[in-house]
Formats: sequence, structure tokens, C-alpha cells
Amino acid sequence: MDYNHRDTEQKWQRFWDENQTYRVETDATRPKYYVLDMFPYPSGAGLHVGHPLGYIASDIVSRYKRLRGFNVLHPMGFDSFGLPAEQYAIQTGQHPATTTEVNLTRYIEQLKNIGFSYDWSREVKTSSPDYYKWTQWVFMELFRSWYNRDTDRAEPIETLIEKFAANGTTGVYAVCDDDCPTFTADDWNAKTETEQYAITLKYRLTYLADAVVNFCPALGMVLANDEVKDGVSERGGYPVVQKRMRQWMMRITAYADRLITGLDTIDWTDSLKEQQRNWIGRSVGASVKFVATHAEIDRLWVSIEVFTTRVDTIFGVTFMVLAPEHELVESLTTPEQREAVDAYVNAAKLRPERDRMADAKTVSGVFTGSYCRNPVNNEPVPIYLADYVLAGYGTGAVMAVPSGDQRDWLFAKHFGLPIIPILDGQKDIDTQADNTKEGRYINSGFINGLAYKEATTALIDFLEKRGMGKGKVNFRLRDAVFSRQRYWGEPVPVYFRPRVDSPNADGSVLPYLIDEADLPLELPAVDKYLPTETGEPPLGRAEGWKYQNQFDYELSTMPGWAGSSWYWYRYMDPQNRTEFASREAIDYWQSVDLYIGGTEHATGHLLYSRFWNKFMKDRGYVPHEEPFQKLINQGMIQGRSNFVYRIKGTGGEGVAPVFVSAGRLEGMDTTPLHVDVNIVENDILNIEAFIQSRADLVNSTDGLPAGFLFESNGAYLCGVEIEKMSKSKFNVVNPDTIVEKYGADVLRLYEMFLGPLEQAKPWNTNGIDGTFRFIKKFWKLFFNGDATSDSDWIVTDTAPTPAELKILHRTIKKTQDDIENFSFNTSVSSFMICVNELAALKCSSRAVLQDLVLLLSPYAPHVCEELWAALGNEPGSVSRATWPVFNPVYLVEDSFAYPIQINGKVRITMNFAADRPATEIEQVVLADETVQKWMEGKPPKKVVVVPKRIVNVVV
RNA sequence: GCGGGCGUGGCGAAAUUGGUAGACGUGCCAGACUUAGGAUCUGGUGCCGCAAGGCAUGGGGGUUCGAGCCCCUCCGCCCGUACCA
Repeated sequence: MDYNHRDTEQKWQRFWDENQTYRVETDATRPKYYVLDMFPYPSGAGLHVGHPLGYIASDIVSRYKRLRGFNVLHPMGFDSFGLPAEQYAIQTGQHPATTTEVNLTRYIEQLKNIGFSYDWSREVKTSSPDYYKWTQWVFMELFRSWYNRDTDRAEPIETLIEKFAANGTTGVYAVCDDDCPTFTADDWNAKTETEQYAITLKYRLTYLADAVVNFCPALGMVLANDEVKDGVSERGGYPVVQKRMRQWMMRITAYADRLITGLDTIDWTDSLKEQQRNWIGRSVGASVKFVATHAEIDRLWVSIEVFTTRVDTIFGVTFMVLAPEHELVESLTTPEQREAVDAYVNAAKLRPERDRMADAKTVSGVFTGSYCRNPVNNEPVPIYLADYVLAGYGTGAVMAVPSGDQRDWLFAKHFGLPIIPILDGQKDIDTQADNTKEGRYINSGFINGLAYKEATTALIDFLEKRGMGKGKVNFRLRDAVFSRQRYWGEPVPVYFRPRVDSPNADGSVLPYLIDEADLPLELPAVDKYLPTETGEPPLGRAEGWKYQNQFDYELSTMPGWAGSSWYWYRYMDPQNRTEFASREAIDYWQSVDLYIGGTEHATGHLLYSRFWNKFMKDRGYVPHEEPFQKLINQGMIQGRSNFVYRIKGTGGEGVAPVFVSAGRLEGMDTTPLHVDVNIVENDILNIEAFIQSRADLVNSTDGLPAGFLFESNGAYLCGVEIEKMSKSKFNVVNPDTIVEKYGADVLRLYEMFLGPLEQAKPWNTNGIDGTFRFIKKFWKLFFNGDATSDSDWIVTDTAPTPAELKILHRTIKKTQDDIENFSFNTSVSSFMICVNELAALKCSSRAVLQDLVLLLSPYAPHVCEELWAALGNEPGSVSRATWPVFNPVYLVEDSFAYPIQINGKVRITMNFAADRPATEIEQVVLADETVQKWMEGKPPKKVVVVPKRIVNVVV
């Protein structure tokens, strides 16, 4: 019987489906393990071979953990709100839910084709009202909470109100808006309920604020910073302009410190943790006030606050730089400088941010005409504007120390400003800045002679005493904009009520949460998916959409990351109608043990998820501070494009196109053209398929057929380039075609065999035959393929030989080590060696082969299920079996030793294989005659070793 | 610029983390069985050399009995980030 991957795989996929083999329930008698994939956005293009890479790895771990006795939660779902479906809706008028459903069906089909052990009964999709009801509920909980810095956690807003009623703002240490008033308990209690409510709005974790946002006129919507790439929208690539708009915001900054410290408790790669640390950007320094004086009036005027991480260099300050957008620019500019400043500010505004940032080499700036005084020595400091200072970071103002900072140095050189050395450890400051902290201070007033640490302390002390500055921790992280002016997202469960019941009623409106009983607030139908004529978001088109038939709803929807910031909890209890997940389910599944996904979510999804999780922990809904205990980033699979080369000038009217093989390009003037990788094998072009599929290329415009210049062996060799996988580059490989030709098991093995999981690599189908052959060889350990006999089943009940046991146990050890270490590629190699060796030994022992089936089953589940049943086990039960026990006894003889001659002396180095830890590697000196015989090729029969010395050598 | 990573045969890659470099796979060469081979099996395959031998992990230097791995330096590539004060 030959192996037929199509029949076998379909049979078992159907079996798993019908028997719900991978359905999982809470089971307090067994340890749990939660393996999660980053759920995909179901795009219209379907899956390509890059998508399943991480899913295969997580599936292997899931299947392995099941065999090790864990109750494994391994779900899949869809992040199904998103812009592409909406844009398609705008073009076609088709409801995004419809297209999403079509794409989603295709995704599920493709995923099932690869044989993943997902519990599909737990599928979630973020665009389903049953799901987004709870996304809206989390929003409400955030709205109903404030951040108490004293307890360092989020608390219900009621605890804040109690404090206000008891002591006013005294003793309240909260994260809030900048313009929070202070008041006494009497003040508070004298206010109307509406006034009190209005005040609490400044403290809630989700709040309305006027924010300068990235507005994209083409999309008619606002984008988050991390959705804007190079100054254009990430999706679509449209220009983005700065615009002030009223937006819902999330106070993620309240969690900045905890988001950093939490990184120490989780098992993520250092590079990813570093990315998040940098994004949050905690820097310890000082804020210092420089009092500005007007050049003409020469009197104390206004104070400019700067943030610096190097307050120790303050005596080296020779100028100050403000961002062109700084609020004081207008008032600091003297009449003489007015024209130059206006020109500079306008140029900076017009210049797209991307240009401003990209151009780091050109020094530009302008003098305002004003000065301020250095608070430590009262020296006048000229105030400049320059666009290398960002309005959004710190205070938008920098004290410039050209001796210690290269940008400041360049600026000083350009404008002829003084450069004062302030440390005796600095060198060459005539040619460049030196940011060293080594040495003793010079030219630095009262800190002369001190070292960095004492100087910093002394300075902060000095400034604090005079009220001119203080030690401060600054973050780069900013509160997240939470509103989107688009249709295909979760409606924000808020309505607006005009202020009428307060003495100060001015007709303005306040936001209120809708009644929780009214959740989910479902997306209303609209006639078009575009903004309204008055510039309202698409939801403004919904007719008669009023809360309680009278109040306006919030018209913006939530961003894409809302639904994905808590979804791992929904998988725990996806059908629950009364809670986002039951307490019982959460207590059992706790948090995600292993999360696999791409590194591109480092500062988006992975940060927001940690934020929401911490919030939910604070409010007692979840047990863990961190949602994802271990995170593995799979590398991106790139496309491998193939090219043909057409000689320039051929292929037009009356000239037959001529294609030159890649090996003969020398001296030819050719145009490279993408050719479909699916008609290229080992970079050799299938000429017939090419001629058939690309009539547009292989004939001249008037029909003359193409000529080809081949290699000397008669083949047409294509050129190769690594590019992103995309339709337009003809380099997309669909997993379905691989599954059809080789089978899902081969696809799974091959994707793992390609290289380390974390490494980015181009997809290359060359070599997949190797894994295909492996599966066939594996099969032949069970069936000899002799069609003439009644049964070609060759497994026997013979006892395994020592050699067979050695091979088996070496493979058990290797496989479990590899899976625990996510080193799947070497595991596949060891399977190949194992099968080759067992075949060479003509191993037919049931005991060995049955264990081998279990070892391979996480990688190649279909063929293993088939063989498992053939071995007489209950059909479909391979996932309920028990992982073979590794016994090191069978490997002892693997130790080896070899003599090396060093400086006339001979040493014997001993290594021990898998059964001994590496720390026992020996280096010992033997008797000369023993060594002599060894060198002559007569090794000792037996060497008995204990750590660090040889006990006995038998020759 | 800064941060992180990488550099090993024609190609994808191994190397028990300082101990026989190139496992395994592909590709290529030769052979077997074949009417046939894009099937299967066997052998060979880092480079130079007829051989003995020599040279090899981007270049150079260092530590070490011993370096692909550690240190210094230079070169090249990739990813992230955008002047973060």
C-alpha cells in the first residue's frame, strides 16, 4: 500500500471535525496549558504560505503538550474589523459584514486544510455583536475608573467621588487632565450633580480631549501615530495632515511605569522588550525653569520649562531651542526678528513631518531676539527655534549644551555660538561634542571639581530650593487616541446630553454611558460608508439612530486594536451571555502560556493588550498582571521572485521578443520581468507553461512568437530576488497548492525545516521533495509497498534490538528538547536520520515504531493518525496518547573521546552525549602508553569516568 | 545618527553554547534498476592538490592547550526607530 496523502488527510480532517477531537473543557484534574496564535485579519487575498508558519509551530507545541498530559487550550479566531473591508464597501456598497464573512469562510477552509488542532467551537470574531458587546463593556469600565497613584492602580470612580466629598482634592493623587481644578470638600458638595460629573470626566481612564491628530483627508479619518508610516497612512498610503479634533483618549500613560517593570516578569525576547521600553521611553532627569527676559524691556517676563537628562551640564548651556510650534514663540519674538521667525515657523508647518525628520544633516533655526536667564548663574541665554526640537516630547524646549550634545554642537557651530567645556574628561570638543560623564566639572560654578553623581544631586537640590526646577521622570509614551471616524468598528457606547440642570448651563453637552442593559450597541445600517456631507463620521448617516429616541450617540467607532486587546479571555468562555468570561473559566485558564506572532505588533497590539490586562487586573476581573507569559516571534516569510530577461527593443511591433537565460546576461541590455514562481522549478523556467500563461509577453505586439537564449544545458534559468510576497510580483505561493501536491504533513514539516522559527526567510519550494521523501520512507517502515501480497503490513511484535532502542531514545530526547526550545528545524532533521537508520536496520518492532509515531504526530498529525490506527489503536486517539518516556540508559555508549597533541603533550578530551549534562565535559591526562596505543588507533575498551578525573582505563 | 540582529559549501542550514566545522535536506557528479525518468536505490561532493598534504566559518588582530562561538577593530547586509534633549 502506497501512501496517499489526499485520501488520508481528508479522512482524518473529517474525522477530527465530526468527532470534535480537539474540543477542550475546563478540567481541574489536569494541568492547563494555553497556546495562542495572534489571530489574523481575514483579508480578501486569503492565506499565503507565510501565514501558517507560526500556526504550525504553536500547533506542534499544543499537540506535544497534550501528549505530555496537559489540558491544552488552543483556539483560533478573527480580528474582523478593519479598513480593507470598509474600503471595499465604499467601492461596492456591499456591507463589510458580508465581505468579511466570505473572507473568513475561506480562511477557515484553508486553516482546516493544514490540520491544525484548534477547538473551533471557541472561534471568536471581533465584529460579532456577541463579542463586541464585551469590548464596549471594557470601554465602559475604563470610563467608570480613575487611576489612584497612592495605591498605584485603577479604582472605581466612586472612590474618587468619596474622597472629593470628604476632603476635596486634598490628598488625592490621581492621573488626570492638565487643567484639573483644586477644591475643598465644601466646594465639591456645593456643586450640582452635573458639575460634579463634569469634573470627574477629567479623571476617568477614557476621556474626551482636543488632540492634534493625524487626519487623513483621503480616508476621511483619524489615524493613530503607529498607524502612520513615513507621514502617510499605513493602509493606502495617503497623505496625513495635523488637525485638532475632539477625540476619545485612553490614559495608557497612567500605566507607563508598570508597563516597563512588568517586562521583567515575562519571558519575551530581549529585543522585543527593548522595543517596548524605548516606545514608553522612560527617562530620568530634571525639569528646569529658565526665566525669559524680553530683549528690549529687559525685565523678568515668563518662564520656559525644559526637561533634561543631563542637568549636570547646565553650566555649559549657551543657548536654548524651542520647537517652532511652542506656545511661547509668538510672545518671545522681537519685532526685528518677527519676519524671520514667521518665515521659519511657516516653513516648518508646511514641511511635512516626514521631511523634517528625514533631514538630520541640515542645520536650520532662527533667533527669536529674546533671552532667558540660566537659573544657576543668571547668565543670559539666547532663545532660538529649530525643528530638531519636537513639540510633542518633554516640554518642547531644550537647554542646549554644545560641548556635550552633537546636535547642539552642530547648531552652535552653524550660528557661531560659544561652546563651553564643562568636564575635564571631555576631549576634542573643537571638532565634535563629547557626551561623557567621566571626569570633574570645570567652568561650572559651585559644582566645579565634583563628579557626575554628586553634581547632579547638588544641582537638583539647588534648583528645588529656589523653586526653579526638580527631579523628574519623563515618558515618551503618550495617551492613545481611541476614536476612529469610520464605520467598520465597534460603536462607542456613549451618548451626549445637553447641560440643562446646572446654574452654568450653557447648552454644551456632556458624554454619558448608555445603560449597560442596552449592550451591545449594534452598528446601525447606513446608506453609504463615507463621512457625511457635514464631515461627520459614517455613523452620522444612520437614520433615526438616537439613544432613547432623543440623545445623539457618539458617532466615531473604536480603533482596530480595541477588539484584540482582550480577546484571549473570550476564548476561555466564548458563548457566555452574561460575562466576558466566567470567573470559573478565567480561574482555570489564567493567562496565555505561549503566544506566537509577528514582531510588527511590538508597540501596538502587544502594548495595548498589556495595558488593558493590567486595568482588568486592577479591577479584579482577571488574576494576572501580564497576559502573555511567553512570547515567540516568528520570522516573516518573504517572497522569492523569479525573473525572465527580455532584450531591450524586442517584443514590440514587428520584433519578436527575445528572452535571455540568467547565466548569459553578460553584455546584454535587458529588462527584467516578473514571472509566476509557480511555473518555475529550481529556478528553471517551464517554457511551455510560460508561453501558455503569458501570451502578453511571449509574443510581439503583432503576434511574432518569442525566442529564447538558453544555458548550455538547454534550460532557461530565471533570476531571483527576495521581495515581499504579493500578487503584483507573481511570487505568492498558496498553501492549498502545496497541500494538494505534497500534503499538509509535508507542508508542516517543510515550513519547520526551512530554518529557525524566529528568523526571517524567503519562501523557496526547492527542497520540499526531501520532506516528501521522508514521509514516504516513514510510511515504508510500516508498509513495504508490495502490491502482489494480500497485506504488505510489515510491523511485527519482535523485541527491539539495542541498536533500535538507542536510535529511538536519542530521537525522543532530541524531539522533546527541540520542542521545549522551539528549535523545530533540527527536530525534523533528527526524524530523517532516525527513519533512515531504522530502515537500514530493517526495524519492524511494534514497540519502536509505535513510539516513533507519537514523536512525529505533533509535526505530521494526519499520517501519524493513520498509522496509529493501523497499529491497532483506537482510531483518532493519537492526541490522547502518552508521550514516550526517555530512558538515558540506551544512550550511555554514545560518549566518545579523542586524543589531541598539544605542545608535545597529549591530552584526551572526553565528551558525553545527551545523557550527561555539558558541565561534565572532561579534560584529562592519561598514561603515555595508553595514549600512544590510542593514537595508533587502538582506543581503550572502556573508560570509566567521574567528573573531573579518570578512575580507570582498560586497554 | 541611535538601538537590535546577522555574516559558515552552489543553496536552506547544523555545530551538544569554548572541544572532531559543514549534521540533515537540496542541488550537482557517478553508478544500479528501467522503453523511459521530475520514480526508487547505492556511492561521491567545502576549496587547492595526482598524492602526501595544505587552506577554510566576511577582513585583520587578541585571549586560550584549543575560537564559527569570547574580546578589540574594520567591512558588508538586514530589521526597528526617527533629531527623545
